[in-house]
Amino acid sequence: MIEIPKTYDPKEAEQNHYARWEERGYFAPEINQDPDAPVFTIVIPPPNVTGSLHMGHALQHTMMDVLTRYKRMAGFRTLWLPGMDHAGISTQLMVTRQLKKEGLSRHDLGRQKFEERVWLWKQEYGGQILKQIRREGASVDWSRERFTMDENLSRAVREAFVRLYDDGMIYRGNRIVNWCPHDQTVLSDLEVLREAQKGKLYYLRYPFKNGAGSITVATTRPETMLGDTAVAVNPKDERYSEMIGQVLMLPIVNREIPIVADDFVESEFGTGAVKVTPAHDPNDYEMGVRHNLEQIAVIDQFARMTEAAGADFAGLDRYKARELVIEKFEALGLLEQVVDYEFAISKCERCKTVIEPLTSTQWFCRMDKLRDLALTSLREDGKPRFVPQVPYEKVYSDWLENLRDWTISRQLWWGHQIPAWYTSDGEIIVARSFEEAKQKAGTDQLTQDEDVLDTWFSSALWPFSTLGWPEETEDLRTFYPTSVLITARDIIFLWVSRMMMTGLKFMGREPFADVYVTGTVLDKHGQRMSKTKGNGIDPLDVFEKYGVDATRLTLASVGATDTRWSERQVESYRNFANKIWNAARFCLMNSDGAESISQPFAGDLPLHDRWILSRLNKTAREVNAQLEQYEFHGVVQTLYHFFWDDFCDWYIELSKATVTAETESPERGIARARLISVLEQSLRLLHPFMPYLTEELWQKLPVEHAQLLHSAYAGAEPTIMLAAFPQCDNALVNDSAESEMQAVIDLVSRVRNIRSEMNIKPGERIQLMIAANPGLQTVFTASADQITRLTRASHLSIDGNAAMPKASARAVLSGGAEVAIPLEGLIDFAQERERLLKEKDKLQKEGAKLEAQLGNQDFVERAPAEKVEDLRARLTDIAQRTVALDQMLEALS
RNA sequence: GCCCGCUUGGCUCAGUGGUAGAGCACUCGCUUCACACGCGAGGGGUCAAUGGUUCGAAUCCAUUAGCGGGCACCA
Repeated sequence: MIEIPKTYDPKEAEQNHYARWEERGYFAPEINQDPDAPVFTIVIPPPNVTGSLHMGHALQHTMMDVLTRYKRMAGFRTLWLPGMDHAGISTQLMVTRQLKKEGLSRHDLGRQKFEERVWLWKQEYGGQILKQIRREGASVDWSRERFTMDENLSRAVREAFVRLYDDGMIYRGNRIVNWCPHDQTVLSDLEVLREAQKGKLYYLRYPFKNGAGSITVATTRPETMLGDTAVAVNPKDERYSEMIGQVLMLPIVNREIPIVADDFVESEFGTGAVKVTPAHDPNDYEMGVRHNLEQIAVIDQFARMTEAAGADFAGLDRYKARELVIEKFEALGLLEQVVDYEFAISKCERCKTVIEPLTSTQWFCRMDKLRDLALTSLREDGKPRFVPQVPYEKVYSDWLENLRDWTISRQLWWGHQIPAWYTSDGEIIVARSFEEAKQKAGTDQLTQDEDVLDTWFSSALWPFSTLGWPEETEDLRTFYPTSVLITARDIIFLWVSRMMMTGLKFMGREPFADVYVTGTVLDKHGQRMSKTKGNGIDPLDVFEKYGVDATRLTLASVGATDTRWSERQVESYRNFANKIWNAARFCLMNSDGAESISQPFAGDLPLHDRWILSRLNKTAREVNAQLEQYEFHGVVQTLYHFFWDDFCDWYIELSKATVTAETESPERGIARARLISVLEQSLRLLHPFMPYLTEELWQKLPVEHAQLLHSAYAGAEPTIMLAAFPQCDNALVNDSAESEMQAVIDLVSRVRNIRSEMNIKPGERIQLMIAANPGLQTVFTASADQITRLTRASHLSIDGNAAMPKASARAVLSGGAEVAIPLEGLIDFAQERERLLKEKDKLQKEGAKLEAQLGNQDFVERAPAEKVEDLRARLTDIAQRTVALDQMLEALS
């Protein structure tokens, strides 16, 4: 007899296993000895080196680990590759802040020293999240851990850059870009947030040069007028058609600017005339290009006015300049009106500073051809397959269709420095290394571009750079393309689409077959969790309070829909873990004699054994199917109900008498072995979700552990991680056993119901009389001992006729059986009549519904015959039960 | 502005054409030799509204309302 504590303590199991799993190499694909094993690969979405674990990570990691553990147990050569992203801006900010405390700026250190400093920071403070990933139980292969700034990955970045440049897909150019005045770098469109902002719309008058009146423009940013080089109107706007081509005198600066016609202008908005500032507005920039307008930069990289803005403005902050411009317009009598106005403003995703659109020379990636690769792959090969398909496939393809060039340079020091050099006469040399650049240029008088690449440029290569690309490594051949990408929806554009494009471009194949987009864990009010709101729940706290396994079940059942966080939910899964623990406790307490039974289910089996085997195998079938379809929520439900309802509530109870028999016997040993075998298989099914608990218990079971391993892991030190994932054995699926068992369950439930309704004390033994048709008689007779035990009967009779005593509580079962519990002296006839009438009423309502449906000619003719038959059978059953109830009622009167 | 999703018992959520489900909460009864993080028995929903398709709709279609999200160059 094996004794374990009454309550499951997750902490002990959590401490016991992870280090051992890792040390023994169970996470690495090399553990698989089968050369023909199918391959399953996931690359982790690399968390930022500055990051720490939040609920979103825990959610994704749980799902990735579930799939990885499942596939590993199913015999796949499995790789889940971990790593981190160098997170250019965040990390640089972090280190800059640290330097500031020492009274230093990065410029004090210089670029090289600064970079060294960042690496030191990474060593000391970075990668907290890696420890936390271990805590989650994630079975990632640490031997293949990668970092986007690793030399190999940096080489991949340079290679990709050079190839794209050579193909004309990367270029350097002067264009309008999003500039963050705080972070002092350019940003891509995706790193900019659009926020609604309450502000004002200013109506400004621009007089004609010839003094004949003025034209009024409306703007939210009056300070940019200092850089205006035109006013635009819609060519079809009759109000202005005669003014096109005329010249205005720009107030304050006294510059002559033309009125141009452009389709971009919406006649209905404002006055229908737009001031054009090509240097500071993306649309104006486009118009400027169309009309060959001068770009006058009046705002600098610190969001201050430049010399070009004029002596009164130079050096002023952009908002101060706005006030001054308005003052001057007012003084000139040119401010027509100011109205309240709500509009969208761009902010830096990271520091929330208002973005300043500036023209600047940057590196860009042309997206047209890459986009076509991705769209063709989706349309012709259906890759990637989005789960759920709606809405993500459309979101993804719509975005691709409207894709604009990607600004890839950043004015940072932390990141992959752009592999471009300039000769003294300004020629651009793009090369994989300085050596190669010198060769190409024929001189060593070269200066490398100061800028680094967008962090997402290296992330875009992640599925193959981590496997060794551009080298044709064994890993790359084996593990690319990966099987599935699990991610949150907010990086479908930033990351997923870009991986698709680079994967197709460089590898000629999609980087992943499927993309599973998880739901979001919201706070209890339905709000997104965020640091600024302070409404986040720390997964580590939840692990601490309820255990990792319970948390994982909670997160897995979130699936693909947004779900409000509910601690109650975790609590219920904690209870489930405890239930498993105690079921195992019972099995272990009654395990003597079981270990010698090698084939517990050989030979003829009693009903409850045939039943549980059928249930177990159907569950295995269901679980496998649901995992293949990423139906995480469904799998959790399937496992929960199989284990709790079928195994605990019924199988253990049905086995109890035999299993707990005081004297040793072959029957007892076999029953014990059967119980343990079902438990053991259940633990294997549960393992991907609850790795710690299942390993802890599995190791304790008196079974031949080594024989339970999947053949691909033969010879490994036994662990449930490498045990074969149960598959459905169709020979053990047994529908008649299930329906027979169901009859027993219904019988027991009805008797318990009567006991409860008639207020029969739990300890009180009853007499139980059953009248049934021959088929059910056989079933009940075979299970008589169990029925007696579960209904707490002292005496049980089963026969074919219904000579029941009048003073009894009675019930009619479906399928042709009646029960009676004689209650001489205890029964209140009126009350019993009431009870039976209620029952009859229920049956009649159901019967009426069926009759109505069957009375509908259209239904009978058009519905499938099977369905019609089914309804008829149910109606017949109801009719028979009604007759039986009538007889009982008659007997009572 | 455009696109999309959600609306199911008190709460959090499953279910996607054929008899409305779970967990928690609630009511009643239980120290029944695995488990009170438990056991047994119950109550509770016209599946947002309206219209349509269908023999049959919570499920498909349309419209409306409320909530949420994404995209967007009306200055």
